[in-house]
Amino acid sequence: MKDNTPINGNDLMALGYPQTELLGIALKANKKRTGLTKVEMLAHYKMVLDKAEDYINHHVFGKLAKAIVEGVGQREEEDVIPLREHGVGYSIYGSEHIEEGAIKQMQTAAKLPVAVAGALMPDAHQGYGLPIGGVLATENAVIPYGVGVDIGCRMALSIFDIKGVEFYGMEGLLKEQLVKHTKFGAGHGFQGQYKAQHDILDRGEFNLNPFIKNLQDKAWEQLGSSGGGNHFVEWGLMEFLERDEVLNIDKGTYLALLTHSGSRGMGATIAGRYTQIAKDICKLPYEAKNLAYLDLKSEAGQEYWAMMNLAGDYASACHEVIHDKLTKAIGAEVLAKIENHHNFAWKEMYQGREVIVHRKGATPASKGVMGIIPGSMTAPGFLVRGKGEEDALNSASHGAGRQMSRTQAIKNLKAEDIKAVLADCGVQLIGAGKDEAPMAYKDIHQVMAAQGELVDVVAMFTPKIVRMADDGSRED
DNA sequence: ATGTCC
Repeated sequence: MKDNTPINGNDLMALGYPQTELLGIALKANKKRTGLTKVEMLAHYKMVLDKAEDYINHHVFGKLAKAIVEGVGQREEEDVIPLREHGVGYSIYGSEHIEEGAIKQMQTAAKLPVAVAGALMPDAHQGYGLPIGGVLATENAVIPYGVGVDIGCRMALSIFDIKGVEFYGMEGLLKEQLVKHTKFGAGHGFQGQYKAQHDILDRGEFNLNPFIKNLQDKAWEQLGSSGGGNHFVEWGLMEFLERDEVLNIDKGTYLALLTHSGSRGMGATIAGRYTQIAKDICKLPYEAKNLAYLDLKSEAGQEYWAMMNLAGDYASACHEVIHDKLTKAIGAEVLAKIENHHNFAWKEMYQGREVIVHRKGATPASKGVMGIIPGSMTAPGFLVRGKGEEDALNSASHGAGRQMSRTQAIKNLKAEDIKAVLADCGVQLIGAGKDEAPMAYKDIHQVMAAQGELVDVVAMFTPKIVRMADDGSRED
């Protein structure tokens, strides 16, 4: 009988494997396991630890054995920057909605020697380094994975001078133009005459070094594209229950365009390079290694800061291109435009001193600052105004947050059930995988209720025509 | 999130 009983980190630690990167290498050996039971595997693991030399050429354990012989994961104590015994304080909003893994990651982040304060938003879930929905203020240090892989991932909303009732006569045009002017999928961009122009491509930061210079062409190609995963471009109806003086918009329902995407391949490449540089310089204990940080005064820190800002502005430019194309295509006037990053780091004041506030999947919500918190492809999104809650480091959630992991959703959800929900909500969907189904997300109303102290709702957005990247299995 | 491990 084939025994597929999984082996996890705890099993290996019980055998004496240290909680260092050696544990990760050891777990990889389990992926090559063929026809061996868990008991047999564990017996091998024990012997590899005791006599690694004998396993150097083994087809399953060779890599692990080599790592042990080379002393990987037995780093000299003095190389490692210790975490503080007691972390700085952090507030949690809607803890009943938050998975334990995210809270553990926040606890680790709070123990960083550079940590000043933190906060966890109600849509938080486990990420790489800092949890998604995590906010962390640090002193003179930037954590590339505290910003995230998709630097400058953001929302942009255009509200048009078109009344909601007119939407139903425009559906054909809206859908056609949405398909015509947007581009989705990993690696995808525009070619030839379809490439967009924007001042961002002339920015001096592209001349900082050869690394960033090499990303300029890709940035041009992908300018105005949306990428994959949970990114979208959608038409919907924006409902103001009362007149908003600041926006100068009367009570009523308006056609609106909402977009969610980031800095595409360019930002991901910057994030990857600078987190690696940070890890080489800033060696932290195993559980904190993805929180490696750069001193802002160091050369690498200044390079990252400049490139992060460039990637943020590039992400903004991508939204601008999409909104400009579609606004022109439908010949509408824009009454108001609102936008915000939700994966970024800012220099802000906290209790009288300057700190670096990392928001990784969190909406800036300083007093009076507007932001957009999307729901799902069928659930409403909200235009909000920050209340400036210092305990939340002036932040709010960046969405509903997942209720099902991507794999769970793909495995358990049925295409006809998703279709039924879309039909019920009157939403037309172009693209998207099952992992983006409405049921894969938490109830946005509960998430909003959990952050009533952080933001006021200004208006509500109801999605009507949604485009996302095609399902991975259907991708060309 | 990203052409999914340089």
